[in-house]
Amino acid sequence: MQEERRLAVLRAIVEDYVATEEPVGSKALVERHGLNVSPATVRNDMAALEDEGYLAQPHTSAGRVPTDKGYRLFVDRLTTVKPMSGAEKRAISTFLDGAVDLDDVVSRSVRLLSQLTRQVAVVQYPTLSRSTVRHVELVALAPERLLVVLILSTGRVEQRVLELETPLDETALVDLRSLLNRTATGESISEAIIALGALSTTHPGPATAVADLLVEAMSDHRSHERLVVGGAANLARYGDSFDSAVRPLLEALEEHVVLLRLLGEASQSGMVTVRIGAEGPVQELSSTSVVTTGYGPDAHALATLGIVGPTRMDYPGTMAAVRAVARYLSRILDEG
Amino acid sequence: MQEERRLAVLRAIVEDYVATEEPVGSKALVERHGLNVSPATVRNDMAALEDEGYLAQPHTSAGRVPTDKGYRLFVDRLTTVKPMSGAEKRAISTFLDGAVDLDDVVSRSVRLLSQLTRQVAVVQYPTLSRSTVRHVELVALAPERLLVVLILSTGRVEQRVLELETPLDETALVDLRSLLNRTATGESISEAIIALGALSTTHPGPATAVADLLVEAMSDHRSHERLVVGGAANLARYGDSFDSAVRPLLEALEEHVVLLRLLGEASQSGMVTVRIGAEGPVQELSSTSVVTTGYGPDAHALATLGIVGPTRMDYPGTMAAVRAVARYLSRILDEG
DNA sequence: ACTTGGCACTCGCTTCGGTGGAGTGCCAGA
DNA sequence: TCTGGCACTCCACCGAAGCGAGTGCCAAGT
Repeated sequence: MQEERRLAVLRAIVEDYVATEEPVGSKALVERHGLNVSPATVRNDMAALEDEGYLAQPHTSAGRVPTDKGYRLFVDRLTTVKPMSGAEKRAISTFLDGAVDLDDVVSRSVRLLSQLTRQVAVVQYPTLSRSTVRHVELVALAPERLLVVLILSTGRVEQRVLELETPLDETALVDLRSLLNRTATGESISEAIIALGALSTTHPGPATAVADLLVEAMSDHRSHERLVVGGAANLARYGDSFDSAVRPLLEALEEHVVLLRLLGEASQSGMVTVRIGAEGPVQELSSTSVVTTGYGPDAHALATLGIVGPTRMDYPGTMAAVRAVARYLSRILDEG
Repeated sequence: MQEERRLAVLRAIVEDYVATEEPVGSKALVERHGLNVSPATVRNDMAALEDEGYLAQPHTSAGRVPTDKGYRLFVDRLTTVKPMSGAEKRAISTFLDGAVDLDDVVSRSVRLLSQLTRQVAVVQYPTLSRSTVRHVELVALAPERLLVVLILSTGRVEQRVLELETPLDETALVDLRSLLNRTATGESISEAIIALGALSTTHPGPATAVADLLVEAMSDHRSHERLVVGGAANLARYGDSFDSAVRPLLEALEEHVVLLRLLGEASQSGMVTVRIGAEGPVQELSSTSVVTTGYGPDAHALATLGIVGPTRMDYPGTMAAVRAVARYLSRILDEG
């Protein structure tokens, strides 16, 4: 069937272009890939693919280059997920198993991912919303200054300092601590927010102040989710198209709000999402693609992780790496 | 005196080169600056300065460019520290006064500094060594799992989880907490390390385990000092000399160990240190300069902050900005 | 002892025309 | 529907030429 061969041609063009970074012509194509047809035939197919918007010519009489639409078709229909090699798998697990705490796990993941893909990696800290409250601790820094420490099941610790209007003696502190823990410990974040909010009517005074602070800390940090970025040195490989591509990307990498929008909602754990060029939400980044996936201890995604790179990238390899890292990361969080 | 004019010529060349990024010639020099001499005179001076190693020619019959040695002389003898304008001062203080906690203060400082200098900014978290132990808190996560929280006077909180060999009941926990606080609270980090170490002989069992963990946390995090980097987007302005300059810099920015070496020891608070080109400890960064200063609540520097940029930079402006930010930051830490 | 104007010279940067070659589109034949 | 052939297009590369900014040096002036 011709349709089938056309797709093969598209796939070959994408692969060659990604490898060589140069527009690919009909002759080189039939040589490098085992297409059993003549260059002329390929030319016809290429013309057709161009009409349909999958390819583009930089100039008349130059080779063809995939368009965003072409890449899209490629990842949707032409990509066979290639599993990581045994050696790679082993490398991943030994690299990640050495981690000592949550921060370490995340920072190792970022480094690993950026090295595997040779791309800029982004890992979001596990979201709070799915986690539960493990403990609330109060420490009197001074008679009227209270340190409030919130410990969550993911191992995250949030801390705030509260200025009290009236001093709190030791027994009152013990009572308050116990009240708060009875109210919040073991509850999910959202339940805890509700339960703590209710305290303001039943227990006026300092309890309300502390509860409000805890609520604020929980809701605040749900949106202010933390990210870690790594592998920016890989941007140096862009070489050409510099001010147009790298600068906005570097800016986006520092604006965590933008990055969060870029990562998008965590897709289901296990599914890898690819957003190509202008499909993304950030205009300036129309020549970059984003490959993400959700990860987390259970089937529901806790957070997102992924990479950002040029639209011209090795999608199969990148997708495999992203998926593999997410998988190992999930497993480690599960054990921890 | 000719000597005096020569320095004026050097200063003029540095200023022009920084502004234009192009080798500067004799004619343009006398025009732009009010030197009351002829181009020929300037040429003689330039030749002399070149003999002494302060200037260099990219090619025969091109303008002159300052060498590292030239910049050094410029910074040491020709820079008049220009104070920030009133508007700038106000901008700095309003920007930093909005901070809510230590993390926020640091991240705002980084952003501010990178915007003021249009350079990559690096801010080190206040070092632990000068801080004292404010409180040690123990939380039983499970009968045999203990969360150890260490609260320091700077507001930093370190947390570790300890697996116990034998379960610890509630009263033992209370005793242990009180013992540890009697031992460590109020002491400086180094004193606390000694005092806690002594516990292992007087109080065997769980107390020793916890004390060891605390000691480890303290010494560990003294070297593993945290850094925040910002303004990497400014690297996009490098334009030329890309792979040679930006790539190693991006790499260094992710290797916090390298960055710490780059910042060097905190100089005395108030003194701005400038390291030009190859004077720095990192070979790959021989075409970048580092401008740093110490900051901290008292006269002794607590930590270092600064910027990294091309040797061709506006030293007076950069130094003024670094100093101003350090100063405001110190004041804020003092109040907090 | 410096400074200055003049002058010849150097050399990088730009422009321009020419050429080679990869690649295309199309057509006629299998 | 595929293939070989052919004319055409146009980018990338090359070398020559001209321009111009800048230099070094020298002889004269202050």
